[in-house]
Amino acid sequence: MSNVDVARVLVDLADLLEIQGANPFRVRAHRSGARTIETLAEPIAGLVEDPERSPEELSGIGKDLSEKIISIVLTGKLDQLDELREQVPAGVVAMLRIPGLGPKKVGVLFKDLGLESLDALEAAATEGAIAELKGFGAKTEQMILEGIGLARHGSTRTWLSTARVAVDRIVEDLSKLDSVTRVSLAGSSRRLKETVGDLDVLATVSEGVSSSDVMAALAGHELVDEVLAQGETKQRVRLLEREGGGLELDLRVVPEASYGAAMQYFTGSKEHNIVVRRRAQERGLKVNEYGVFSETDEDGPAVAGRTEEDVYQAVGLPWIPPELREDRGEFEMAESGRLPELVTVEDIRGDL
DNA sequence: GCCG
DNA sequence: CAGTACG
DNA sequence: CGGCCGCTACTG
Repeated sequence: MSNVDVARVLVDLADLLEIQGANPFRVRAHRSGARTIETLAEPIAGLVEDPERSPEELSGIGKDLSEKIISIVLTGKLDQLDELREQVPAGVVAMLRIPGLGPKKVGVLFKDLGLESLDALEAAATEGAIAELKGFGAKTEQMILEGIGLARHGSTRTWLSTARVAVDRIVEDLSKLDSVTRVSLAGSSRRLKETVGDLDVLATVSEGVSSSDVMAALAGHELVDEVLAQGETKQRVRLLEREGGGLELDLRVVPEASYGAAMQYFTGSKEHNIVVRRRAQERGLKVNEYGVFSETDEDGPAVAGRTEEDVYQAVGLPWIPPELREDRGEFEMAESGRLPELVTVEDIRGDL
């Protein structure tokens, strides 16, 4: 059992617990434990077999998860997972991959309508049976029909090189608008992950300028297929099929003064952001995508947020390069002033 | 679920 | 408002 | 025991 295998069991368990309506924090604890195992620098099996040690020494893994991990390593399985699998069919778990369907709704579809597969779900949606459920409507039903292909397809990540072709054009075109002051790439594409799940673009407008111009421009962009959601500050669109297979793009529009905070937030990763926000709490501060605020004077002016350096400084850190923002040790490195110097394009002298 |  | 989504 | 990221944003 490799670390990845053990992590996989915990993730599967988390999915099933979630559909069953378990405490969200309990679900998160399993996911977090899985992540810890997956990113561990040594084989978890060694830790289990060494009588002097135990998975419990890992932060975020307590007595319960430790016992589960030991069982997985020693027997290759987990009884609790097998039991849950009998109660919740695989098809129901697959429904979670449909955008817009979360554990609560999937639970209702399974328990109230008895749907156990994507095929059954599609049939029910086609007949209009979904729209009659409470909490569901015609729009949800439509969403399901459109997303069911994605769920059947499985993973939908796109190579960064493919995604960049489309997003670079969009960034460039939006930059030309008079109403925006800057347009930047954020999210996993800014962190230079090899593949991206979607694209994130941040635009800033001058104080008091409406976001509607930028959003209208994106909606009408030649690479955009349809607008999936749109509000005052956020818009989600689907790109045309040929540009990386129906990639989705999130546009976020914030005032200029929030640029740094918004970039920090929108660049992620999620795990990294949670640590940043927790550090803020420890210092009597609150961080959100609009700035860093004093906890005691929430309505007061932001203490930081114009630049990313601002934000990191407010939580006692130097600026951390996007490529490292994964909560995989960068905080310890930053804290001790030992952030590595990253390789840049200029370092490359040739190509074999 | 884990942590303080 | 609850659910879902975003990093 | 209580708290666990966000004065998140958008939809129905």
